[in-house]
Amino acid sequence: MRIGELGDTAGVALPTIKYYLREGLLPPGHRTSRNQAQYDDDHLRRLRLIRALIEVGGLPVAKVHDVLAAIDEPGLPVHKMLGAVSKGLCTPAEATHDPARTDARRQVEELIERHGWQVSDKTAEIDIVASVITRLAELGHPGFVTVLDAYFEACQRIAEADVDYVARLGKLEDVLEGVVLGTVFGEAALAAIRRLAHQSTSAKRFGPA
Amino acid sequence: MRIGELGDTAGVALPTIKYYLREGLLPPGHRTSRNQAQYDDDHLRRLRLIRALIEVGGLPVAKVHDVLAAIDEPGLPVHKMLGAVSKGLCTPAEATHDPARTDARRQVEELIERHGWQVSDKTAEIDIVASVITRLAELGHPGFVTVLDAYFEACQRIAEADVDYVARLGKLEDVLEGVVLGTVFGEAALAAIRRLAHQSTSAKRFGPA
DNA sequence: CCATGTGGATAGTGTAACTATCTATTATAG
DNA sequence: CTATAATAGATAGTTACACTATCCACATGG
Repeated sequence: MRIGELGDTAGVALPTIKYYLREGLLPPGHRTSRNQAQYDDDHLRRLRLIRALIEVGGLPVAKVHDVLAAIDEPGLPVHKMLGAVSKGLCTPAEATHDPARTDARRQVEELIERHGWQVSDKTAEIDIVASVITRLAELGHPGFVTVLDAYFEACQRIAEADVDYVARLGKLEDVLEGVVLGTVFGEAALAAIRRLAHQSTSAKRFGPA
Repeated sequence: MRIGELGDTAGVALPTIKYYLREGLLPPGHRTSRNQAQYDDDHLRRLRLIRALIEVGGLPVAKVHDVLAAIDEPGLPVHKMLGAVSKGLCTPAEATHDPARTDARRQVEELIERHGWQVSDKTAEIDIVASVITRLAELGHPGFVTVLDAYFEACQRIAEADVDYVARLGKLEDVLEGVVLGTVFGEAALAAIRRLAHQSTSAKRFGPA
């Protein structure tokens, strides 16, 4: 198909597609002449993925680029790819050396150990959780850490379901895409479901007034 | 304290504070003369809250405004406030009437019912989950819904821990702030912990190579 | 008293994500 | 075979957002 049809099918404005091509999010079409190119179903699929990451996942274009690059890296083992995707999705917590943060980091590491998780100790996510703890302490909520135990427990189940799902996909390239989609869409879904659970739990606890 | 000290203490540039005052995120100080005002610990606390919502929660200023307005609403019962905060935090899914979406909505409602949750059926979060399902189906992942069961299960525990935490705070205004912080910071922490769990689970499952 | 700090108004900056326009082609419907 | 529409690529413009800077008249405090 030609670029116009691609845009119509995916519901994306033509100049936007050109923009994605310029930014390298979308691979160029197969040229048939100086000003003509053909786009196939892979382009359509990729374009839908891009839009989904931006609209549902709220990712900036630059991060979409990183994530797609990780998917496209040939011969990357799945767990490396997972790391690359995570890194692409992560907004690293601001680096700081204040003692409160160091302490918070240790608390997170202890939670990881207590749950028997195998996690590289230079994972950026540890710092994210640590910065959440620190910020909450600054705001007068030092007790929030106790809640995190439940989060770890819950995430254990969630991660197993997630990994089960992508493992079942079988074909490597589907698995790679599955990891990205599972990470990003799963996060969006999880946040929404958690809020539904809040609504329900507080409704039940504080009476049907 | 004066505005300069407020900025220094909170680590926020003075023009930024003026900007937040203009936008109504921060209430004005207590005027002592035409061009002087005093700021107290409440202002400092509020300013830290604003920065936290923006930096950790990634909220746009406009949403911070909505959320703060919900906190400040006097005499609002907690569950109403929770709804207002959720609405403030929510990026509503694009409205659409395609049949796939209607079907996805029904799937979500079935999940809600199966878990016995009490949720208003016009909650925006239902549409968010539905749009995630639809998007994933479009991208060739119609099976992802099966994973959501685990998400619901997990969120049940999480929400109980969350509600326990804020209920323990006791004082109303602390509870209100706790709801905001728990929602926003909890979401950030949860996403990070989930990714840690992914790392661990896939490391264990796919061998210590 | 006078350098420094302030409130309020207005204007400017930088980035991100498009969106529009232009030119030289090429495809294609009539 | 021609007139219309579509296309690739380059460049420039737009919009929204979150600050950031400058100005002024006035106030504070060493």
